[in-house]
Amino acid sequence: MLRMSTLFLRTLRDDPADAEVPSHRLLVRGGYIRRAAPGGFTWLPLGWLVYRNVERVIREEMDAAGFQEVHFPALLPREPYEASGRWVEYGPNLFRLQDRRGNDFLLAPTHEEMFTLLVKDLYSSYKDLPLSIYQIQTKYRDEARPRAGLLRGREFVMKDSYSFDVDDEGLQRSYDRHRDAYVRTFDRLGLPYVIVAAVSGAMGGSASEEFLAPIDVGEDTFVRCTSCAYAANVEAVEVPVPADEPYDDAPPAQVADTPGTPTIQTLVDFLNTHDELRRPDRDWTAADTLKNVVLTLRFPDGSTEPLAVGVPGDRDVDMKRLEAQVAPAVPEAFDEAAFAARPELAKGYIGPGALGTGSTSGIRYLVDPRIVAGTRWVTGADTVGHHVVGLVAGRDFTPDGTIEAAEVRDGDSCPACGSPVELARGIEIGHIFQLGRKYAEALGLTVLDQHGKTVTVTMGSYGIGVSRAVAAIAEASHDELGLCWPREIAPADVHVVVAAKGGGPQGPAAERLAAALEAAGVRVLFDDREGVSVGVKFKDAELLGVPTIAVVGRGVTDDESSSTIEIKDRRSGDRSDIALADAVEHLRSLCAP
RNA sequence: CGGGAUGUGGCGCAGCCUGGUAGCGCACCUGCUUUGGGAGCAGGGGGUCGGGAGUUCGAAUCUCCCCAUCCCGACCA
Repeated sequence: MLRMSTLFLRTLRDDPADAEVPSHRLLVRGGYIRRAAPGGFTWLPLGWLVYRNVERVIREEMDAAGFQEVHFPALLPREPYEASGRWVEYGPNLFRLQDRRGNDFLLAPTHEEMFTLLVKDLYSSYKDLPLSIYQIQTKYRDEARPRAGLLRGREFVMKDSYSFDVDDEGLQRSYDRHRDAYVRTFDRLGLPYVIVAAVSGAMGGSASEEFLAPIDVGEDTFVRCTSCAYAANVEAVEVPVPADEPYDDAPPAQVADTPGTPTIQTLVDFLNTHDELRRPDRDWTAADTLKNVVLTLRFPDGSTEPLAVGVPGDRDVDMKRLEAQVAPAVPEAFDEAAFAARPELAKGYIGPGALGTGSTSGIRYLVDPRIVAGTRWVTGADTVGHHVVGLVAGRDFTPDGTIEAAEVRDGDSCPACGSPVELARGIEIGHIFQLGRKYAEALGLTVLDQHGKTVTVTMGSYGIGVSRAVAAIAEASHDELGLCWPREIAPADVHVVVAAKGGGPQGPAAERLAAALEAAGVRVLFDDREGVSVGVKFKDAELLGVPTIAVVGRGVTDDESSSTIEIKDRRSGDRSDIALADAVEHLRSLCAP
């Protein structure tokens, strides 16, 4: 039994100044966590109870699916990550350190390499597969900007699983089993989620889906179709490619004097206010223009390469989408010095003429997939103050390829069915993907198949953010008064509050009730504090968020048989009085329906 | 990485502009009163003001550097 009189807990009346998002605010105010380091938190008794409940649910579901738990060190030597290429690829987000002899170590951000090597160490036959193993482990990432409390820390706990199969069909089966296990896990955790198509990011790999809790403070943007089941992280959205357009009758492109039009808006205004440039049928819009963005790609080894991206002028380049496309390289702005070094690029007037591997600049030029052959554009003429009108893709210029980097907007067409999509934000709580043979190849994980032939194992990788899930649940389950934990992960089932002055019958009655509940298997948080006003107790109960609150107060008299207590459902706020004599059975049934 | 804001007892803040040796609310301790919605009165303990250097007779306050936290941004051709 948790007694408030002795519990290591201090609730705060005021919000901590550095906490923005509700989960961070309420977890600190409620005495669940304390900040201990930038991006690192201490779990206090109540928080640790919640954390362990989340961990328990995850572990139970992993075990039920037949996956086996192992545990690696978090401190690892450089060599395996060197072999996989990630010592370099992971870049500055990797915590690196040295031992006293100067050997390089790292604090693991994920454990693909170690799992791969462990299986290589022990297994060598197809008969040993399939295999899925997992761990629940503290991970370290030197985030540039830790934020939002538990949602993005530099030290966090992740459950990561890996599957090992001889062939693609096996991998698909392992992937599906994990997907099912994740559905059950998040259902039990009481977390709302959307499963979206995703890109696999720095880990490499192919088929990939994310579990996103649809909450506005989340860092991921995803789209979902308003009529079909399509849902995808914006990074993974593929725009529907229109059919080529005929252009035999298209007039030749013409260079026009467009002084003072370095931006799309100034260009469109100029075109619509000069008679010789006006369209006969309608006004020009930003969508008629082709915007060319030049940037620098910085590769993990430090080398750089310029890249030009062409998008319809009414859309911005979405850096998140671009980053996902060019990973592990990182896009950077093309700064003044870079422009100065390339006089062939007229800032504000860059057109396809100066771009492409075959052009004077030699800069690789990738365009939005909507820019198909036959589409006509107004775009830069590569001279300050000049644009080209009627430039036809496929006739006047041919890009080096396409890239998914244009922003996605509410109302864009669904790639699956064509209906409008809507944008929403979410917290990534799980990510499953088919790694394939990247790590097995790099680290030499092979087995002999039934013909005695050596085959490279194919892998899947599956993660759940355990500490983040605690915050995500807090985000999904709170109100203006405080937290409202789902019962499965709450620190207790019933919060018994004594609401009476000392010396009355309420104290002893509450003591007996709490003990009886405990004996019946109900987890009790007992507010037995004396000298604390009921107002404080009620506020604390609401802040702490135990699902059921039992108030032992004025309904209790010296005649226990006619005494009543008040039961309040934290989430709905519904209250009801029940006979004290029936309380244990009533509350027990609430907890184990 | 860039920009902005902030950094003063456990928490939230004032003081800084106009230098003179630190204050308020909450929390904490003692006593009395109070007890169905963050109680009242009285008395108390706790900080040298993120760190360093400098200016000055004197620095929380002015100057410089560093660190940290939070927010915003990272390209618009």
